[in-house]
Amino acid sequence: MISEHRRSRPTLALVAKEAGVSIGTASNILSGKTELHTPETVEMVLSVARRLGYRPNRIARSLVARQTHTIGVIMEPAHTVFTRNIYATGVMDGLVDVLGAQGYHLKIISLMEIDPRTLWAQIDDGTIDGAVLLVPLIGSPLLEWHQHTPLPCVVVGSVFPESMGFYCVDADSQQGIRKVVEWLTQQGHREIGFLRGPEVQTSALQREAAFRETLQAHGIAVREEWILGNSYHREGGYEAMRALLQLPKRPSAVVCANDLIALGAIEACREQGVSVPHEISITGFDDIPIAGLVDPPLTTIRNPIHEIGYHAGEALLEQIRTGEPKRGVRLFSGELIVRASVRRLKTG
Amino acid sequence: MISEHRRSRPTLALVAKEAGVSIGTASNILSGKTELHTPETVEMVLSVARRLGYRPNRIARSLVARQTHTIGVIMEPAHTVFTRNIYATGVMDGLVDVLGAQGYHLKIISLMEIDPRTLWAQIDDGTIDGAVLLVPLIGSPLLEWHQHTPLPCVVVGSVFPESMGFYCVDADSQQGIRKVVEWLTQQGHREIGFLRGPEVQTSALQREAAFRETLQAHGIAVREEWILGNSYHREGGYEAMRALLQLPKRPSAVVCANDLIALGAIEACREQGVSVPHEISITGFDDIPIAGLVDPPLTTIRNPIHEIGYHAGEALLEQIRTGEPKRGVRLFSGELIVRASVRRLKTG
DNA sequence: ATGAAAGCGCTAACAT
DNA sequence: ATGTTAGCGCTTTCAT
Repeated sequence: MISEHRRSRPTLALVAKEAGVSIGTASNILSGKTELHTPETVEMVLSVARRLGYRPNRIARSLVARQTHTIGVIMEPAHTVFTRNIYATGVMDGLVDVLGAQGYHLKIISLMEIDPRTLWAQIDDGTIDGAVLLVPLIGSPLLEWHQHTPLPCVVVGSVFPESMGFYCVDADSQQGIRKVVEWLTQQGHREIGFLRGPEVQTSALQREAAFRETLQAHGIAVREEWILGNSYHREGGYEAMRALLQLPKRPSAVVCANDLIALGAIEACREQGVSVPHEISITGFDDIPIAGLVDPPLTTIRNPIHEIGYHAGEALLEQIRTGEPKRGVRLFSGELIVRASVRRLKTG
Repeated sequence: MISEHRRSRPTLALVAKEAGVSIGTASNILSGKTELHTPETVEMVLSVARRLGYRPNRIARSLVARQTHTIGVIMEPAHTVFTRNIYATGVMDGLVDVLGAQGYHLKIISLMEIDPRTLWAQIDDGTIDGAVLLVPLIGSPLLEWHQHTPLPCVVVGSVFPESMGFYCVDADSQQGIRKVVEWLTQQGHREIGFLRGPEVQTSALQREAAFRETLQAHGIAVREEWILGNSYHREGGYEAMRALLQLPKRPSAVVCANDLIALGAIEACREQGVSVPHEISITGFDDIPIAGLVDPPLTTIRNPIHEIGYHAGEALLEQIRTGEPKRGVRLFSGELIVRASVRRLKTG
């Protein structure tokens, strides 16, 4: 016997030998090209493979095929935490749904530190066929993607100018904020403040811009001192609201760039003895699971996050299949969820 | 020129050629074994690699090294949904933290349908060095792991008898339930019901068993009609509580197998006009983010989920490194979080 | 219908 | 110190 049976998994060569056929024949049959061979050979090879518990080595297959059937999900250091990132988990769900159905797997590439020297070697190392950039931040080295790797990619949760060459999928911040603001005006509010998200997130910038535009479109003056905050977290909302409440003149309603901010804002109000929505109305954005359960339940925008992830996955697969890069923006509109955190003002 | 410059990524051979050294030399230098060569050669190779934008192909490397630096996270079909699975996301966070720091990546293997014929080929295909079985269910084909693959693995979120050969990491259900029940008895409760989780989850079984044991240990009779339910979801808790409230004689307190059940139970009470905790006390388990925000805030057990994931990752890496399979059980105890959903009964 | 052989990009053992 | 070579397990021509 020339090669000793090692304790390792059976290889194609072993199966071929045991079945008394060549490696090429075994390969064909085991990868489904059974029509090339006689039924007897097919049956023979298949049964030997079964008996030996043969499982094809995808690594070897990938080396020659130059594709891995794996998609990378790239997260910036700040986003690493799934637990606190409902957006990320929702998108992941959508991705798993499409990609899983198509035989693709997900690889989580969570950048611990973003060192431009090793970054691209980490990402484009031959182990993924494409990537989803999960909420890349403004100024991130990830945005130099196309200069460093030809790998197909899709941006989710951030929206960049088309000139950067990405295909971006996200919730429609502008439309969402417009819906919220218009609802407030319909409820008689004309003194409206805004609690911002972090300036490194495109969505935060877009939400603020949409807020300003909508006010102006309705002939309402934007009061700069009522626009504050710079975080998507609860603590940020809390701090911003505290600052707002110090002001000599308060708005009658406050639009928050997301639900967590709104939660923090409500907390600040409670602490200061300011009743929501009696003395001040508050709105959120995202409709996270808690939104309907807090006191008062939050009026907010519900975004189709799962659908966003699903569509991003489809778009990525399309690029991988066709080899054609795709660019542009695809926005998904959300739905206004009216709850009790906004009070109807008596007009006149 | 013999081989044409293809538009593909530079390979080691190209770098070697351009640098005027052999492929072996280039390999050594680019994988850090610089001490084997003269500083000039090293510098030469490194600079060529940089100029060409060379990135090593991990697939090729993995083929020869037989290791991929990737860990599979295996989820049963039912668990696929991250959004609804706070446990899973928490564990993932812990895993990402350890594994990322050690240069390992995570591959999500979300079993769409669990077909025993293709299952092992899907999992043990050479693309992962080990696996985390995320809350495998009782009766799952995954439990035949050791008969089908030699891959190191760790079970998280379920606890199986040691005879099955797994290393299991989870929250200590028994201790947690005991703490809750003892807290209730300290508050004067002696008529206590239990809302169960699904019977396919080991944790659900263990929580129920712990409930029964603790009651008995305190000389309290277990009333079977007060033990009902079979789901970890809110709807399950709602239904079970509705059924419980129909009973002619109600307990003064109800222990729920997790927080979602408790939330559903509170909802059912509210609907039936039964005040919590005034007429009936309710406890949860897990301390999910909403737990402290609902009305009334939930008395519950907070488990160190992140730590569980972290430890599971460490244990897996250890097995991969040493090659020694590990078995046994590692339980992490939770902390009783006292909030307002339990009322102190007047004794006597 | 089947077999032989080249090679995917890399590492490691062995020569020189 | 550097070069040469034999694989890793598979797919894919190209002969036969």
